[in-house]
Amino acid sequence: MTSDHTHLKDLLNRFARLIAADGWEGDLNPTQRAALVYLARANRFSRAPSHVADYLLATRGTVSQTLKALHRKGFIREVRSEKDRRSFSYEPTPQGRALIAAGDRLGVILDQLSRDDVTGLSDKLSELIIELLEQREGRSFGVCRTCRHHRAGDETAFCNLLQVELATTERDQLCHEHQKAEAA
Amino acid sequence: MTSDHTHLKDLLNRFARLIAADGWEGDLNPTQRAALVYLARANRFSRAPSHVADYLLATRGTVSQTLKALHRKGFIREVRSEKDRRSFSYEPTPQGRALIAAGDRLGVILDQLSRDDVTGLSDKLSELIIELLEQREGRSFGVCRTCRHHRAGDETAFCNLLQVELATTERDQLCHEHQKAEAA
DNA sequence: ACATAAGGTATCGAGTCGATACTATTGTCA
DNA sequence: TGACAATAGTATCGACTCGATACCTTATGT
Repeated sequence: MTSDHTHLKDLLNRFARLIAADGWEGDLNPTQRAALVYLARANRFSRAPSHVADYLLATRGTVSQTLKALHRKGFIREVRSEKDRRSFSYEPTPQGRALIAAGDRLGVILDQLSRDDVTGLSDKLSELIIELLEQREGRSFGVCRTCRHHRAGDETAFCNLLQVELATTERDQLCHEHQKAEAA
Repeated sequence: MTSDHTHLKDLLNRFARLIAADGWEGDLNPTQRAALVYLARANRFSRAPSHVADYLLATRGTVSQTLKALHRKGFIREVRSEKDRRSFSYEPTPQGRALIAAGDRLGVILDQLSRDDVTGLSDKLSELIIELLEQREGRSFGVCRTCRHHRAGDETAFCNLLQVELATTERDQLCHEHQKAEAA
């Protein structure tokens, strides 16, 4: 017996299918749901179609279609960018947020896990994701709190890269410029 | 701070996307790949279209199409059942097995994990999957080795449910009749 | 000022998805 | 045995994803 990778691989693949199957809840498909969930978690610098594409590891073309579908269904709304007139940004409508909150099977189950299980699982999953992303040169999309460009005070938060002040709630949103801070 | 579910949920969803994106390697799409991988892991009682459907949590209709595509591309071959003439079974061809072995990004990465990480991750993922499956009344599809119908000797293996002798290699294949054994 | 890069969209063909309606075989039970 | 339900699989539909390609528009760099 060399190692139990086979079993873990079985689990990993089945789990991915399970998540995908759950994505059909409501009036959405898994991709639309993933995009909507992402938009609800991303900060104001990271809600353009190309950012969604980077996050979902899909092409801009596909994402463009997906966002149009979500828009047509009334789950997101479009905000044109002032600075760059090629670009714009999407954000979930109240209906969109309600839809996410509704069919959250995963959240219910995660509640049953112990705190240690949650952190353990998070840490190992993190490693896996980082490795996988490196292979395809994908972006990490972490929260500001763990980013090397983040400068945090007691009441203030500042992004050194974009040179902007951040609201404290923004520290826990996903950013497309995220780069993991060096170990402290 | 109530709990870090948000972070774990972010990771879980991103991970699912990563796996899906990896599924486009070669001449396959993620569903075809998942079906092919399953067929390579399933025992001789579990390779019919309806079993694949149960495993992938898809309808028989969809799976029917998927298997036809795999067959057309030469990655699986069809074996009619003797007993039940409505039914038949698919198994990967050498080309099919080669394709699976080729683009195995996940396997490479899993090699870098420590033994403890592998077992820890497996255990927690197992729990999650079991919970998710219970919610939708899905089948567990484990290996005979961990099944309550399994009776193992030194050189022999026997399935109490199907009343058949099993080759020892079959003890580590996935079965659609799998039911987790009670804690020893 | 002009080339080139970058952000988005339109369209194509292959394929998935659930839903529905269908055929063929097998199982049940009166 | 014969009626009839249950089961295994297929065909087809419309909405959608997917990568690929071609395209338009707006920034950016020299």
